Amino acid sequence: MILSRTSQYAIQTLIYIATQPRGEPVLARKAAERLGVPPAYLAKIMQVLSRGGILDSFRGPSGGFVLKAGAEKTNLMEIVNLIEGPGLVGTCVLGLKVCSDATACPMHAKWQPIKMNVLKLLQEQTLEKLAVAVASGLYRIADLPAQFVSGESENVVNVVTLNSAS
Amino acid sequence: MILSRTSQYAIQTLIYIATQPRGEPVLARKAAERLGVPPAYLAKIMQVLSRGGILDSFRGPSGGFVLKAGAEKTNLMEIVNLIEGPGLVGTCVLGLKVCSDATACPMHAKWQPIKMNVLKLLQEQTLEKLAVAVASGLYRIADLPAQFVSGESENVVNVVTLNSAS
DNA sequence: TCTATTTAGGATATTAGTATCTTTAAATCT
DNA sequence: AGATTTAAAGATACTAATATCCTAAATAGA
Repeated sequence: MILSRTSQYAIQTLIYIATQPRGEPVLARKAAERLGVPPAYLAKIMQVLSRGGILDSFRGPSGGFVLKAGAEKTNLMEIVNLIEGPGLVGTCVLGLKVCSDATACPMHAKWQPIKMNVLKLLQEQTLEKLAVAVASGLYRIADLPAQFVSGESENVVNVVTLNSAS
Repeated sequence: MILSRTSQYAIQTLIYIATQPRGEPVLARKAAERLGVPPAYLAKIMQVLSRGGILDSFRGPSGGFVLKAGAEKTNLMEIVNLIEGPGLVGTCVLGLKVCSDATACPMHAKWQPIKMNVLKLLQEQTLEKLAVAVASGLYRIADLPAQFVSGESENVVNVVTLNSAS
């Protein structure tokens, strides 16, 4: 609920792509299958990520999506801003149109530090870091682990690529 | 965005009612006017708060809504749970259906403490505390301060009631 | 050049959240 | 009893988020 479903899909997908070998475009269809999210919807989201400069896309056979050069350094805040616009950190907890240090809602003072922590966390988590965590096998980005997604048994995560990227 | 608009309206309204003298029922219409929120919608929300045991309601002339006995101790988490159901603290940031210490998304470990802080804050903020803060004049629960809402000049906040409640 | 594959883009459908309206029931006052 | 005031309840409308579908454009390979 803090992140929209669309943001969640976007983040999951980008982490997934970041765990895949560079130079081998990822198909929207494959990503959707791996993550268990609606394929047509994910395709739309990936379009946005391309237009937003995080992904590169290629059409036709052997096409698909790859991380744009340098995009491993993208942090989660940037992704959320691209998908949802600002607002996560910009708006008042209680919904006031104006709520600043000068004139505030009664939650303002205590909410501020929490908001800052959220911001900091989202900013320090990059695709690179998260992809390494997932590739280690200790964490997952989908409810089903890779082995149980049909047709994924061959596709083993390329940890080498990840390590060389950090 | 962390709280739904409905939750925000509910909280604003409850704080407003908590700043009003006990025993003088607050009209849905008046609360909506004071807070600048849609009257018909707010009426529905107040119905939920009544059914949820936070407000008492009375029909007919001199009717309206009052805080149920003891409801000044209600905290924001209880209100949000009533309006939105759990989920705020119950769900994974990245949207995984299962994400626990045992099997987690890559954000889990770092998100956990922030979630706890949010939970703690919402739990320690009671209507009573927030009403006192608002009654002090240092904080507001609506974009327009009370003096500028038409027909509100007579209705002065009853700070005595608040103090005796704490 | 033809066909197959894949993303791009636009149109449409579905669902949940937000909001309004109308009717009914309860209470008060005359 | 009748009129007025207020919340309760149900129906309906609007909007944004989520999701699907279809056609077009690009690319690769035969």
